[in-house]
Amino acid sequence: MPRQSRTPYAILGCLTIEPMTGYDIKNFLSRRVVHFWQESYSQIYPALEELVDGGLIEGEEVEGERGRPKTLYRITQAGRDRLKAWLREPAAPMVPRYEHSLKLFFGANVGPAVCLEHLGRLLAEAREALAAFNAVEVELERKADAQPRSHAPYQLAVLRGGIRYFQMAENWCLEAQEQMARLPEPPS
Amino acid sequence: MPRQSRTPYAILGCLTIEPMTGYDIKNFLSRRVVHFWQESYSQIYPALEELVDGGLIEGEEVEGERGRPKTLYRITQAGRDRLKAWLREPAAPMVPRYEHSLKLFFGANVGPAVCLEHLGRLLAEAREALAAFNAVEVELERKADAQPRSHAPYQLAVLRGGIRYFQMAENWCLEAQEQMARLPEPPS
DNA sequence: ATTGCCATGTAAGGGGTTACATGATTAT
DNA sequence: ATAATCATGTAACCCCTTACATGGCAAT
Repeated sequence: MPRQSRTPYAILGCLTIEPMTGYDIKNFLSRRVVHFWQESYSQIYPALEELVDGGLIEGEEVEGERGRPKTLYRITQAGRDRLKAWLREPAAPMVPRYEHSLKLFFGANVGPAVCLEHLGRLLAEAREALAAFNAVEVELERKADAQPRSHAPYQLAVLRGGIRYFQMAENWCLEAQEQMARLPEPPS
Repeated sequence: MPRQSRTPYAILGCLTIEPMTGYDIKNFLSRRVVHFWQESYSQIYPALEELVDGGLIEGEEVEGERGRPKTLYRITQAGRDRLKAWLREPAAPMVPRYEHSLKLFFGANVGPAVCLEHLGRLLAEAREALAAFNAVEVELERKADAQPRSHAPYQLAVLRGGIRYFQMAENWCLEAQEQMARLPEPPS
């Protein structure tokens, strides 16, 4: 039996924040949660249907801002209970698949110049992520102080993990670049 | 078209270090590379067959230490060329799926006590990993200094990334635990 | 005009996980 | 005896990604 999909739980979680459309859910994950979780429409929409069938969420047809109808989903009590049960379980260990690391690990085959390029790309990504996160942090800190029972302090903790992660990545990239720069090119 | 499997490249990479059996490859990945790459036997053995068919590796029947025969695979020139081409390509961005983070992010639904448990498990994992990595680092540093053209300096760079990662994780866990400890329990 | 955002999906198909299977040897 | 290591696989099946499809509205 393959591992259970966690898409439904990600959706249930989002809907404890506020009612959302499928589009909203994707957007929320992409904007706030990108660095640790992603879903695509082709997972979200079928999952929404199944959650409705299971009575864990309910869909309501509403008018969008531009007259077009859309389906707003909200979580039911049964959905909350199911989510809570899952949240209490230990997280499944994640199977790591860092392609960057794999390529660097075998970098002796292609030499330091290629590795420096990889590190340059990683560095740029880390800095980009940091710029985005730092803006959100201030906002979440305010909310977390004002409403300690809200989602804010939990979101803040995770966001800080992301910030730490990319700070670490930035430092490591710089250090690894220095180290690589001192290595000899292999004979072509 | 789904993403191409990277299992064959992971295997090719291993075989640039030395000839290995399928079992050796799994072992090498589990011992040295666990923190950033994993493969299972059900991926390795079929992939080995395909790589042989493609002329990228060659299998040789040899006597194991205990008389039982085993197949030792070695990479061919064509295999090296293919690997190098892949190593030069930019790494595919990885789709993050940190279940731990997802559970903490929605932690408001279950309260700080549950989150503290999650963080405790994460912390223990990080410390365990660090203990294992620190032992390897010293050994790799020696090798990297002695043989700058070997795999050692590249492996060391990646290993240090792993060490940094788990140090960061350790610090973040402690910080997050402090923060969580100050939060009110939700009404049950 | 054209780009971008809102909004919701379906189809195809490989990738990867879990479970199952086997069996000899060595160490405790 | 029993557990651990060596050694090699197969079967089933879900998960997830990629590609495709549609169309209105707003802004430049």
